[in-house]
Amino acid sequence: MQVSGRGGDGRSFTTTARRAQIVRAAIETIAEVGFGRASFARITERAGLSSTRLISYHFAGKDELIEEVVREVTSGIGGFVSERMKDQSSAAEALRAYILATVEFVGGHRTQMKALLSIFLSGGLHYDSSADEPVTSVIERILTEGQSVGEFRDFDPLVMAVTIRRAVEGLPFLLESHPDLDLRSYAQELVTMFELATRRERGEIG
Amino acid sequence: MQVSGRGGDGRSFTTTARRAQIVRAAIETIAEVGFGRASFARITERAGLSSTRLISYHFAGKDELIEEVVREVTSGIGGFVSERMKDQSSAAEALRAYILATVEFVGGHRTQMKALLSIFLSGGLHYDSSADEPVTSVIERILTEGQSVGEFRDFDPLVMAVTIRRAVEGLPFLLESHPDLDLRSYAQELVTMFELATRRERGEIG
Amino acid sequence: MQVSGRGGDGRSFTTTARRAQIVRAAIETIAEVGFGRASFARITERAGLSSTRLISYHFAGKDELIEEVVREVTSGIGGFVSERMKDQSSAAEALRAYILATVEFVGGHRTQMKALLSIFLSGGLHYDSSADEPVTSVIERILTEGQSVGEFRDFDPLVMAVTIRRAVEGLPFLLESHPDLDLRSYAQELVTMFELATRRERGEIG
Amino acid sequence: MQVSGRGGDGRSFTTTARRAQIVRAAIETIAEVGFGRASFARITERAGLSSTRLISYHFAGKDELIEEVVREVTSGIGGFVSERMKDQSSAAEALRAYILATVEFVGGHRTQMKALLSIFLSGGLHYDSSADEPVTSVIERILTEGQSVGEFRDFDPLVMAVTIRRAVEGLPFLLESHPDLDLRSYAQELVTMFELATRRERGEIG
DNA sequence: TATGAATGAGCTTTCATTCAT
DNA sequence: AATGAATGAAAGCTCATTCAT
Repeated sequence: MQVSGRGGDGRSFTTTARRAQIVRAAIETIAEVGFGRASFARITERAGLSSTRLISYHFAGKDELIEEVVREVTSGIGGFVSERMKDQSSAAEALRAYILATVEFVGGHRTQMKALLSIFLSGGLHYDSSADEPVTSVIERILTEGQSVGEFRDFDPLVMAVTIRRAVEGLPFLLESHPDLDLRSYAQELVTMFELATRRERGEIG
Repeated sequence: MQVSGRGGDGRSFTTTARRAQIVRAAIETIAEVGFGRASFARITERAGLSSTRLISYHFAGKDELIEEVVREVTSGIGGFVSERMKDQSSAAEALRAYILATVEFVGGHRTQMKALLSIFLSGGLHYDSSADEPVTSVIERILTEGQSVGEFRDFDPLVMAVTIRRAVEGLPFLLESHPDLDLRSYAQELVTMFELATRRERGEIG
Repeated sequence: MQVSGRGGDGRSFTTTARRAQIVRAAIETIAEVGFGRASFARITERAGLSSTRLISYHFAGKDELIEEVVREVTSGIGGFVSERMKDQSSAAEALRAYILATVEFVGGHRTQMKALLSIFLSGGLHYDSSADEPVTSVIERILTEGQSVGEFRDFDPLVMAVTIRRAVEGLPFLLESHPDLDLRSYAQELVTMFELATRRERGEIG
Repeated sequence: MQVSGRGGDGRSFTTTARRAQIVRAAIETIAEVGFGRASFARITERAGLSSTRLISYHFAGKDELIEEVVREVTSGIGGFVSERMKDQSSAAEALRAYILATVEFVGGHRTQMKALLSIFLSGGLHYDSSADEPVTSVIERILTEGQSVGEFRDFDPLVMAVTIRRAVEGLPFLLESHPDLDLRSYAQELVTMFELATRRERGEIG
């Protein structure tokens, strides 16, 4: 029997904590200086580690670290948003919940979101879309369903989904140039905007 | 007296051509491998130059080269779009013209747009917003004007402008995952979407 | 009193087995990737150990591990060959037995021999000749004796011994480029070759 | 027109000289500490360069440097030996010339030969045999020809060729343990040895 | 106008080893 | 007997830039 405890992934608590610490420092560093300048040295410095060697010890390579960063952030937002979307009684309400939840999360996790965007847009992850598509797909599914039950007008779900996603995820950059932006009203603006853009028009034949 | 001629900026034609060649190669390189991996070496290789020395010779540093890239792309799109927007008789038509023109330009200059986005979102340019804001401001001005003359409903012009801009400029990445996307219908989708999102609602008091 | 048993060297059976396992993995690794690339990490991987720490635990350092590898291989071949050489009634027969036995052993232990050669020729062992000379000396002694009793012609025993040894030990590399080589006929070729090269010539005065 | 002169390979004289200097230092370093420990740092130190960067500048990578080292040494010995072998009137004389010439060259270029052997036996070169085989082939061809004209007895040319080659090329290591070895007599021993081993036996039917 | 040559700083990764259970 | 965690040093390589024509 082992002295130190293990989690379900076979990692010791110490290792898990260390990895989390490094991932956290990596996220902050990437958000601050950009993916391209986020070296092991800078991450080490921010995390207060003894040497970059510690990162190499806990992660197979830079790729694994970055993947972990992406996983951390996406799972965070994914869990939060999907929790808010369940139990919605209509597509319109689901869409509204999606927008409100995402803006809330993004607003509360600006650093994480900046890091995520920096990684994707720097080509830091071998963009296989496998990590990107699922999110868009969720919105697409709502939109398609809303159309089939007559809630939404006839539009291209892909285009609408991508537009919504962009509006919501670009928030960290907007906050950069407008730090005083009121998140609540920002979210409400988006909700209204996309309700108008998606709803079946009056007089339209469902 | 110099043998070779000079342009208005005091540069010889040879120098101007060389700079243009390098800028072009830089754009292609950034679009392909991302800003973070677009080193002088890779740009040199693509441009077929003898050594990276030539870049250092013609540009004060990497910053100047990147600024030139940004200037090149933004002036291109700016000229094209503003040409299409003048002589529009209403804010709604101006917005429509903006969207159609931008999508058309972006669709025809995917490489340039990808490069531009990669630069901005990698923090490659010391984001002073000075190069970013103007574009958004143009849209904002149209939106504000549309509101003041009663064409548009009451929304936050900044939020709307940013959303429009994102929808339109993210196109190169969407094309990456959906190469068969029909640009014409994509533009039309956006036009409809934002017409619905901006127009004064029936029964609303102007 | 200890629960686990001890061998004559004061090591427990478990330790002995572990050391043997590590030595085996080291031999295979060296043979495959060459001495220069045979790191603790690679040996660990091949042995299926939990970490490189286990090697450090069982061996004082890399040097001790390599010495053990050399000892393992040389004692193996030494025992096999000397067993075959005893009870030979003449120097010529002893030489013949040496060649046949060595080729047989080398052919059956290609991995071990490749590892051994890689170590020696990479300067992996602080070449004090102490491990090298004995083998050559055995051959030299046979040759000298053969000369003194008139079986062999007059040649330099050192040169002949070195040549024989090289012919026989380079076999693993030859097998690499000629995997179909027939070992029996290879050995016979060498036997004939060195019989002709060593025997007293007809008409020569003994 | 260029100011600095060029050789036929398109390299400037300065570059050619630098590359040669680095190759020379690499050879010496490898011979002294072994391929596995011959780092850029050590080569730099021996060559008296300002930094390891200079090696990276002149060679695409370590592989290219090593290839150059191998090329340098093999072309040296190849040219010397083939010069000595031409105009030999019989296979026996050609073989004799080969042995004498090779021993002479090896004896006079011990450092180079040690380096070469260390590289090959460390697996430093992706052993495609393409650099190895040609040399052996030359000997094989002589042997085969000697057999076909009845000079040599019936043996396996491959086995004989490999044995000869090993005897001759292992010399640097023998010199290590026996620095006083007389090269002339060493060469003569080999010549005699392989004459006896190859010649058609008296009474044998040609 | 262009170039060859050189360079210091920084990068990620691998090395054998050690500390503390 | 074994292990988890950590580590300093060194590795090869790439970066933008500079010196000197």
